[in-house]
Amino acid sequence: MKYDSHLELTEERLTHVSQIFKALGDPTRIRILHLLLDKEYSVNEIAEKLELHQSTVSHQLSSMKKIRLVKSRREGTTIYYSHDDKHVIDLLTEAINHACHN
Amino acid sequence: MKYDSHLELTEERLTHVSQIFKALGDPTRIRILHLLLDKEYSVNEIAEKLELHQSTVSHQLSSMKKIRLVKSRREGTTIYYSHDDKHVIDLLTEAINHACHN
DNA sequence: TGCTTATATGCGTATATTAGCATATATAAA
DNA sequence: TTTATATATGCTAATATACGCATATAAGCA
Repeated sequence: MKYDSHLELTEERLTHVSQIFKALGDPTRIRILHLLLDKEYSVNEIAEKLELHQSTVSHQLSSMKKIRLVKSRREGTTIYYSHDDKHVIDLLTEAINHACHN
Repeated sequence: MKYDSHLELTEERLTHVSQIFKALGDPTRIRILHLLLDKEYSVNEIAEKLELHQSTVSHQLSSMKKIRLVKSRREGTTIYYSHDDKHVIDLLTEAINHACHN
């Protein structure tokens, strides 16, 4: 895929792009998204796997859902989260990949 | 280029990746990096082009230099900055590109 | 040396962020 | 309806961040 090198950086695009990067700029959210690479997990599963408090996970999922980085699905009392923005996942995996080959 | 999908997210990598994204998660820094896509600029040139205070630009350049997103070159009293991490530039242009095709 | 220009930086302030506690809400089951 | 489980959320404290003012530093030149 080719990119236009110099697309205009409008106010709207700037806001959007910085919002995405800001969301990715936190270790807890990165760990959550990284876990969700494979498959969906419930809030409690995420909390257990990553050794985080339930409320912390819920807060972060909520903030990521607000900007559509993740989506949720209810099954009884359990809510399963999965990622919802393939492009953001690509940015994340590329960054991790790069960090791994340093 | 192919990516390993599930490289281990060590503490060190996590710190590094979140640091990069955090740096990209600010509109002012994005504008500066975006300006630097083309070519190097002095601190004052950046401040003028982006209508920012000199100290603001200097602070942000300093923070980005600390994590090697930009580098500087002195010419007399003038200091020219340019980007110093092609991969980060790629992440940024991809994100902007994506925002442009929304 | 003294003056000018360019950049860096210490400090204070306003604001944002993160996380955790306590509690609210929602669903299911008894 | 009561109870249990899963998740969400209001509030707060601790911390981090961004910015701008004032000033320091650095280089060049008269």
